[in-house]
Amino acid sequence: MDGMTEILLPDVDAEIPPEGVPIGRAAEIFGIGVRTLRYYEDEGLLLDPAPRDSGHRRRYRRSDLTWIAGLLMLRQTGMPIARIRVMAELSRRAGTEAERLELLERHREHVIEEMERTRRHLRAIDHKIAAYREVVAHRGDHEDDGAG
Amino acid sequence: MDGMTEILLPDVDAEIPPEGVPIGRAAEIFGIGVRTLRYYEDEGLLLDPAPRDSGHRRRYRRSDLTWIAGLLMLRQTGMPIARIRVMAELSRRAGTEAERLELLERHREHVIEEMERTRRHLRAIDHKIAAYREVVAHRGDHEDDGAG
DNA sequence: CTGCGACCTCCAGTGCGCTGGAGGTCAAAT
DNA sequence: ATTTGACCTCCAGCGCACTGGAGGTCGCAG
Repeated sequence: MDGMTEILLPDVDAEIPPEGVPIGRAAEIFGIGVRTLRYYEDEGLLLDPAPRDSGHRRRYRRSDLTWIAGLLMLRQTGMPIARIRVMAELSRRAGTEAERLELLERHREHVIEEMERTRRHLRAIDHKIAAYREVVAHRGDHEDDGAG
Repeated sequence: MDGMTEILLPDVDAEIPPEGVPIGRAAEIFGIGVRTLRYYEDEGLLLDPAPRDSGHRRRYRRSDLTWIAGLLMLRQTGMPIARIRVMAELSRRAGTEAERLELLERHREHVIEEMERTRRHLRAIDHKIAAYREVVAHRGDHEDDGAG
């Protein structure tokens, strides 16, 4: 949601040793803050608290990162924390696949609706831009209405 | 941003008498709360405070509603209040068309980027859904990874 | 002429998603 | 041996966009 975040695990894959990466590196991979990662853990969005090394520092292994990539995808398509927590809770128990599926399908519908609305708005914005380009090119022909 | 809001002025057009509509009707037209409308006014997002009738109740005329439709479009595509305020301030002064245009163009780029990211995420979500449908259909074949 | 509902102002509170600061541990680098 | 920097926990604070409540006015219906 900040414009710079992209989720690409395959690319980064090789750089993840089997003993895992520290939180700073994980944050860097996802383009988010370390505090956000800890926050997600506190909020129960991970399947389990991230595993720790000798001096209880977090070490994220590939499976942890994969899960986080998934939750960020939900997050960045607008799913609220609370619902992601529900997803995590379901994912801890076997036999909840149908519920998880339904949650995802609902979310999918929501995202599509949002995207369609955005597309419509974008077209209107394009019209406004075109109108302004007119005005700016040979200035002072007509007045346009509506915000913008 | 609540899923139910749609902006359609043309449709509703006929029902707006020249003396304007009260805030409740305006809120209904846009599918937002009356408080939100007052809030936008307080925050300086309108060109001017909405004109009042005899007993200083707000009466929104067509031009007021058109502006609000525009600002809601910006809002619903994620433009923050502060930037919409800037747009409103510019729109009060003539000769600021170039700045308004630039603001809109920047916003357009931002919206497009967001939409492209969403589209990518959506595709991933679709894959997840497909995987879950498999599992749910003939249950217990394989485990999928990633949140969801 | 009394009630009712929609409206008014002013100011405080809420929900969400982080984000910051204090105070401390640990492992490697000088 | 000390310093540095990334990490830790705990708890408080922040920014944004509303949202709610108190206390009051207005105009019409009964």
